[in-house]
Amino acid sequence: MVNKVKFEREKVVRLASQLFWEKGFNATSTRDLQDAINMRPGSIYSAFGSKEGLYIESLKNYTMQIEDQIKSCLLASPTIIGGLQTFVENVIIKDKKNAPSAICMLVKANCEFADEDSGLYSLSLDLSDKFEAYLSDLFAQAIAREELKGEVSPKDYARFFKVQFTGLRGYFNRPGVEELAQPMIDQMFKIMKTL
Amino acid sequence: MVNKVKFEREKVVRLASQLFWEKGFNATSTRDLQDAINMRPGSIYSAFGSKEGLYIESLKNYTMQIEDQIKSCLLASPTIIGGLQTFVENVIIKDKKNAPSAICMLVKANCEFADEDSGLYSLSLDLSDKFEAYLSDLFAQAIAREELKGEVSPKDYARFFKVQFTGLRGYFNRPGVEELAQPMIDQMFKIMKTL
DNA sequence: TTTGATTTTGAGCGATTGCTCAAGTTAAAA
DNA sequence: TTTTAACTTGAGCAATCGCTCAAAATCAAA
Repeated sequence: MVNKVKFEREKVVRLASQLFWEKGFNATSTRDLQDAINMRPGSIYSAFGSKEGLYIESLKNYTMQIEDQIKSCLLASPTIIGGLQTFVENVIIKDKKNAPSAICMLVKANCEFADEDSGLYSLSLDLSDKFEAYLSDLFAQAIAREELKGEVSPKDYARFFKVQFTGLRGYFNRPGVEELAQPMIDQMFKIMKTL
Repeated sequence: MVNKVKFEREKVVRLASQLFWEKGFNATSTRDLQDAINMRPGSIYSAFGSKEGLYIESLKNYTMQIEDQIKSCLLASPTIIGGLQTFVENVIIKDKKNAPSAICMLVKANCEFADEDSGLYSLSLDLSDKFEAYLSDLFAQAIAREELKGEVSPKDYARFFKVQFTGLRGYFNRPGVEELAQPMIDQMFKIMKTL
């Protein structure tokens, strides 16, 4: 090798991810991306192949970041369910002012790519499935630790969690309802424990 | 007046609404619209002013259609809550194969228009507020009829309904989980009655 | 230093975008 | 009829899109 790439791939992907998350795929132009990640077209296309290639890597990176965020909440909490509640509170309340959007980037992707034959649509389903499977594992552990009754399967808990979490994030994607977030999150977890 | 417009405005708006709902605002080109509504640019722009103008009318029309759909479910049901459940079942289960998207067009709009200064973003909030107010009225009636306990306010019920409904529609925007819809809707209404 | 494979740069291409407007068509009023 | 204001048409404009590629810059190895 006689020369190295100068940009830091991980950093660039995170910056692109922020922009794609905020504006969506279609509304983000390659010029917007050039400015955000400080790279010229030639470099972008040699590194990522296409705008779609960069988006794919951005969405995967986003999903990874979410799971990392959950993991760190779990480490800081004595219980699985407590860790998950902290995670939900962080996303919906604490991070709201800094995040590019209140709505999950995976949900935005699933909204935006209507064509079921589109690769980006399938990608959003794949990543969503993996996230659901990860949640299932967590709920299986929570049941094993007797934090939850075992009458409902881990998969059912995971589905319930996703529906609530997605619904809540959608609801709070607007100004002026901030004070409702905590009671509605409390309600969500209270209900979950009665399932 | 020496001549009349030849197209039927309501029919055209419904057709445009279908396309916008499916593909979103940005991914729908004016050429796509021309084909879908069978009008040429000059006519479209003289009738609606801009692509955005047609979208605004389409989104308002969509919201009106939803409320009409609820009203007809209420007429066919002896109870408010029963009518609402039929409505949810119709949207999530029965209409799914014909609808342009499983996800509410209002939610899609709220996802797509990230810029808080955008008129389309405000419009999606306004229409969403009006829908929530309409739901509040229905829940107030349901409480008055003693279908629900009055310990929770109509507004709280409306918020709960919106979060659940949005979350469920997002979850079922994918193939292969159809058989989960009915039990999850049953669960939603069962929980609502215990609030 | 020189070499030369690799990476970066940015002008600019062809395609598509939202939209305009002059010309053609229509039909109620005169 | 003829007139004429309203409506429809579609070629095509300016702007922007995703992307290419020849030239310049870079730096480890020789």
